[in-house]
Amino acid sequence: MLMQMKQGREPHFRLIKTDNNVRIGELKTRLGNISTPVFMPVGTRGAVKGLHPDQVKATGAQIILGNTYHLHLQPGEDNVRKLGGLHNFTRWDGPILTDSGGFQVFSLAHMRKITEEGVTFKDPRNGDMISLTPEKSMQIQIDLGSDIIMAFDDVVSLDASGRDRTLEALERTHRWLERCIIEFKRLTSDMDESERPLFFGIAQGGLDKNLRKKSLEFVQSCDVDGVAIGGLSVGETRQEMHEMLEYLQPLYDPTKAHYLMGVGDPIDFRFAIEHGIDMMDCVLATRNARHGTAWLTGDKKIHLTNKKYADDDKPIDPLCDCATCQDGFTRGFLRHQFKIKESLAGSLASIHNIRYLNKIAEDYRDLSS
RNA sequence: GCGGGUGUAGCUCAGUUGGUUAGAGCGCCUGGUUGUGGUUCAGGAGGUCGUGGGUUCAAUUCCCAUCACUCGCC
Repeated sequence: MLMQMKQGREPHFRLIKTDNNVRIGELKTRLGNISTPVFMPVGTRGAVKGLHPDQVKATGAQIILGNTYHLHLQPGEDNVRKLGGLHNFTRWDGPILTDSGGFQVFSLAHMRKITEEGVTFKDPRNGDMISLTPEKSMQIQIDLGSDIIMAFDDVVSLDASGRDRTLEALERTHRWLERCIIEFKRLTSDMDESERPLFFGIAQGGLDKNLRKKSLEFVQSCDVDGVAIGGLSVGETRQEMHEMLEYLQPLYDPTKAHYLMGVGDPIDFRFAIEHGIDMMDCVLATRNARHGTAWLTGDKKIHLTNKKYADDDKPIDPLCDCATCQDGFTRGFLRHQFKIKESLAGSLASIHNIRYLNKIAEDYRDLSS
């Protein structure tokens, strides 16, 4: 036991079965076990937009995301902690994974400056200079009460403008990972193994296969509970992303959870699961839903705002078992609510889209029985 | 009854000192969105410039009449 503690953590991921390259497993967190493959709805500011936690749970969701960047800026981790931590604050009693803020600094913050120490950027609300470092990100996520803490990484755009910074960002991400681990261990040193949150490292490398391999191997050699693939779905083509997932599939450490960050179009979701990915999150389900786009059996999509649905008395998807479809809300009603900008429309469509992805994940998990 | 004002896209209005395919916002139609800048982004359709005359090479613009709406006064 002592030896094991010295060498590294107890494995928190249990692989139950493999079917071709689909992995059916279980991730053990301090708030219960998560069956994988799993889709994780995004609740950036502490709530899946427009939904009561009971509604999120009813879609089959086992875990949701929160965000270090957003919650740090508003209302601040001290405020959250005073109100009992993220779970008590948000009334979501299942596991919560927090993103580290690395991606948000990359995608949202203007006027950012990246140095070896960390990142400084302006608070978009009031122009205050904010700084985020690997250590600071760990502290915030611990203060929030996250159950799965993500490493603070340096993300690079994969459109034409950003590809020449890939190597620099990768090496910095690795150095930051080591700092994250030291700080994470310091902050959790007094916690019992069953009480401590999990920690995931993030592999980068852009579209360079050698760098990707190197990064994955480095992250997997570190003391992490799971390995995440970052830096995809950030401007590259679908084919480029799929090629990379194909390439990475045999390289993962099978004893750890594999998390593909930010991917969740149904087609990509299936592709990733069939290439060894266990966990995914994506804003598409809820963002599309709020804008009136819903997924249908067969991975098709419909725009509920289209005129042709005005007198359509069918549910979004007649084959769907989500609460929205089962409770008889028609396309015609949803179109009307979208047209008058009633937020109920986005909520009902979000329930449907989240359920759509959860159902896909469930179908893969059923391969185990 | 007298006097003033306004009639331009479905709506609210710009504009043209007379000159190619008359604009905006909203609405409407269609599409985008992949570790969420919640009211988003992009594209598109849509107008006999109230109606009828006149002047002019040319009128949505100037003139006359007329209709509608509106304000004020007897």
